[in-house]
Amino acid sequence: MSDDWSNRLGVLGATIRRQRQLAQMSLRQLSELAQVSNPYLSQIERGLHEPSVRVVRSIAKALNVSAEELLGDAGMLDDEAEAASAVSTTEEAIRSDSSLTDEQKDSLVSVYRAYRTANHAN
Amino acid sequence: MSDDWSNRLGVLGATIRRQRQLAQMSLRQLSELAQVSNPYLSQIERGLHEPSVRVVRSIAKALNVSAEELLGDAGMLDDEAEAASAVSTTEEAIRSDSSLTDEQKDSLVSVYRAYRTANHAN
DNA sequence: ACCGAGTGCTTGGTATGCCAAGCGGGAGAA
DNA sequence: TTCTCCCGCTTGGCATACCAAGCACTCGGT
Repeated sequence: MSDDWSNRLGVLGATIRRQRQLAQMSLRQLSELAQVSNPYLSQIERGLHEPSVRVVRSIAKALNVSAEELLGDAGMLDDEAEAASAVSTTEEAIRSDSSLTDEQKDSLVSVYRAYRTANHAN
Repeated sequence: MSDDWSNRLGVLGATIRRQRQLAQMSLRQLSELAQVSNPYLSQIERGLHEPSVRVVRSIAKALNVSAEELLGDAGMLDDEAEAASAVSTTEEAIRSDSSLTDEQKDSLVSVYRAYRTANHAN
């Protein structure tokens, strides 16, 4: 059985190919737009290579979707169950808050996590 | 100015290192937990290599954060200068976080506001 | 018929991700 | 002091990401 990761690679590739066809683009057109060689794009779409984040990002941009969507669809960002969505949501809000310094962010997040684990423990 | 991408690599590495130290882990401990060799983790933290998404994911898991957060922090997911507005987004996130008690929410928000006014007064 | 232009895929090479082994230094114990 | 253990970092090599060039096919046009 194909290991879990190959599956996700396949899904990622299929997603990209679907999006490309949805945008009525040829493989070569997209490859040029995304500044990726067409052979490599072909291999990515067939799931036989794992593209780097930079490449995924570039492809996503060319397809007018977010890299987060591509990777998320393929289940490459969130992990199984665990790690409730609430965690990243509020932590991310803190981290992307431009009105705080890095140290303050650390502090807030640290306290936040302490609360959570304390709650989870009782 | 150094290539835009190297910057993000640096941020990613710094973020990982910060999170690791926040979790009071040595580089070797994290490397074993994340199933990544310690030399490579070292290089990643110093921003001189771009890790694959599989590795980022693995590290994220070991740090109890989402891969989305790590990549997002480094600006590797979103493209346009999202700016995020963030103004009261953080408070909203805290208040709607089901994993916190009301008292904890009050406490966090209170600290958060203190930080903001302190910064604004500089 | 032959063509030219488009499609996706294969092939070889170079660059980079990633690891096992080893290095030098700092801190505590005998 | 030396011994031992842990720290982070460097090195050399194998595995994989990525590209330039070329292959095989289809479809309209002449």
